[in-house]
Amino acid sequence: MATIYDVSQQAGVSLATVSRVINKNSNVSEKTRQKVLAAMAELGYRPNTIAQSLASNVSNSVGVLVSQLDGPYYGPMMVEIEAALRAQNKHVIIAVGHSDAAVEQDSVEFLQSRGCDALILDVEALSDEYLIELSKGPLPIVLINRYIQAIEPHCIYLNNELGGYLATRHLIDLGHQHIAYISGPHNKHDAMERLVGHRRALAESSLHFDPALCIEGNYKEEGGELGMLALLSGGGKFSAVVCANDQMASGAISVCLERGLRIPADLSVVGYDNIPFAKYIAPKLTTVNNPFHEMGKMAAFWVLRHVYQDEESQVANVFEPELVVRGSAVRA
Amino acid sequence: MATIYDVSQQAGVSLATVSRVINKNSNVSEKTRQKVLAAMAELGYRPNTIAQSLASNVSNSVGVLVSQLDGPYYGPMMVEIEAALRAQNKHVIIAVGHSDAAVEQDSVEFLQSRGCDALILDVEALSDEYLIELSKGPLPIVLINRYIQAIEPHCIYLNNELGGYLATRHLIDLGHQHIAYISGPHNKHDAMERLVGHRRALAESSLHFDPALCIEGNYKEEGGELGMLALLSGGGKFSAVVCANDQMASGAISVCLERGLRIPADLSVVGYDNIPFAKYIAPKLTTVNNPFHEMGKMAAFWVLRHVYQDEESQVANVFEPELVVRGSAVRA
DNA sequence: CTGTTAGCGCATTCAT
DNA sequence: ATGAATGCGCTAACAG
Repeated sequence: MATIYDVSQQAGVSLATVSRVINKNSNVSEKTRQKVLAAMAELGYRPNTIAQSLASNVSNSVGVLVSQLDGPYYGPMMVEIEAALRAQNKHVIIAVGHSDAAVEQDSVEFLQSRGCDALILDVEALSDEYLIELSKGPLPIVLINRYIQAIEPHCIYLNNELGGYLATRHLIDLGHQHIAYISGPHNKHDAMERLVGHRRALAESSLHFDPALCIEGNYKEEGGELGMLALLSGGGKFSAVVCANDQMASGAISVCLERGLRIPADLSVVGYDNIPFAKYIAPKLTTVNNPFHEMGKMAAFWVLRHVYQDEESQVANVFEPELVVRGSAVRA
Repeated sequence: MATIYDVSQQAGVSLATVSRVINKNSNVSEKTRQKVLAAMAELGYRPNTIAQSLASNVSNSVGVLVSQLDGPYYGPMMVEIEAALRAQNKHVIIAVGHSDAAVEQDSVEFLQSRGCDALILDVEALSDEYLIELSKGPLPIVLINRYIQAIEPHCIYLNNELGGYLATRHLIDLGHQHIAYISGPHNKHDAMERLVGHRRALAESSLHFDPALCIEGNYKEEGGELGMLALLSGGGKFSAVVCANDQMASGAISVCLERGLRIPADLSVVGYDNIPFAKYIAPKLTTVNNPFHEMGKMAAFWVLRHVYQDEESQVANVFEPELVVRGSAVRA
């Protein structure tokens, strides 16, 4: 591979001049610029980005740490992140945290050691304190899907509480009085926020919150199955259930169907997230839209703006969920 | 960030010695090794991988180019790739090709310029010739989900033909005589291979292949919907349909349900891929298992073995699909 | 506008 | 077993 030195020899100029034409910025006479360009073309020169990084202390790569890569959420998010960053010639280095504090922290350090210029984090296990501390360090970070008041400008998040409210509110508007709830894991922030919204909707209509009708799930299909099973065998009376995400809703619906319960005739179901598959579940799922791709794009924009000084990139921090009415919930 | 120099000062040894303990190989007395280790811990030292790369001419990063990041396939694949590589301290740089030849080629060069030690490619639009040529270059590549005879050892792929055969064969075994087929895009290799398998099963049982019952889809839900609509309005008679992937099967089922067709009572459906959601579709989908995660892991192993000389990593190139019988196909 | 020089943090000879 | 010296390819002052 030809180096900058080879090019300088070929063009009969100095090392620095070649570097200048590579990095556009500085002033080089058009004539020597052409000489250098010609030499580069002739030698098939390609800058060694590793060397560039070491010398300039800018790696042009941003680390993205997500809790998982499979599942319906992170794909769309990553697509937007990759596209936005790639458009500005930035590399995306990924790491998976598996919602485990130790792994998440190791991932942060792993990414750090790679000399990332910034970190986009979608982490669940890392504590607020750790993240606040990290944000004070030299490496810029932006959090997706998490709200920490102390570092609010670094957060790109969804108003989960409102989403939870909207889901339950929709059911109440349809005349349901006894509404069950299958929540996400209690140790996940978004899960708790959604639940708070559910309770607010209930309270607002003077409906009693019955702990027996609130089951903790795991955000996966199995969690929805188990939750529905528990609800069904619990003996509590309910005409509708809101699931804290669509995957659990799908699991819940599948056990209902197996047991001969008709959806929505016998039981109304509302999901959360509006994953692509939601409209291919039978019945099509009424749910709350979660704009993950938008949030991914915003995280990338945040980095572009704050780290790479791209003034073009406008950043929005909070996203509002919206109800998506389809066929899984009907009038009581 | 502490450097190797800081550590050497702290430990009272030389730069070179610290480098030696980092790279395990060389002989260092256990005593000084401990001193160095202690100093590293105390300073929270992390090697600067950029500098390591420049000095050693090994970037410890692997480029992964996939056609898409959303959808049900690439997530599980990436998870395995990331896990296997990460376990050996290799970084994963991702790029998305969007099944577009120009984008795919640009991505390859993008990854190349970042100094990746190897490339894992899941590409559909790039020509065989280009890939064969690329494989002759200095940068090792491994292909996932594609078979090119000339560079077979570089390919990690599924026996798609067999999968197509198994799906149709299952239906034939159930007594179906008129079997429709919704294929993937004709320009995708795996789509055509699956179709070949379908026709082989038909031929083997002396069943006629009716072009009117074979619709080209796009591998997405909409493709399944459109395909089924075409089939239904085509007037052709069929008691079963195999869809070239589960997403299309889900779309196809959804239009059937809307039109009052019962699955599987009125129509048997078989999918392909066994995506996680397949068992939450109602009825649970009978399908052909596609071990994407295994293939991802193998691609990573290939790189570990051939690029990083990790003899531990055993590589398998071909994977065999298996029929997964659930509830969407029954006796004719 | 262009050339000289000194590192960036580390691996790797070559000595000792 | 350990240290000193050199260079990976490039950027970034600093001169001129």
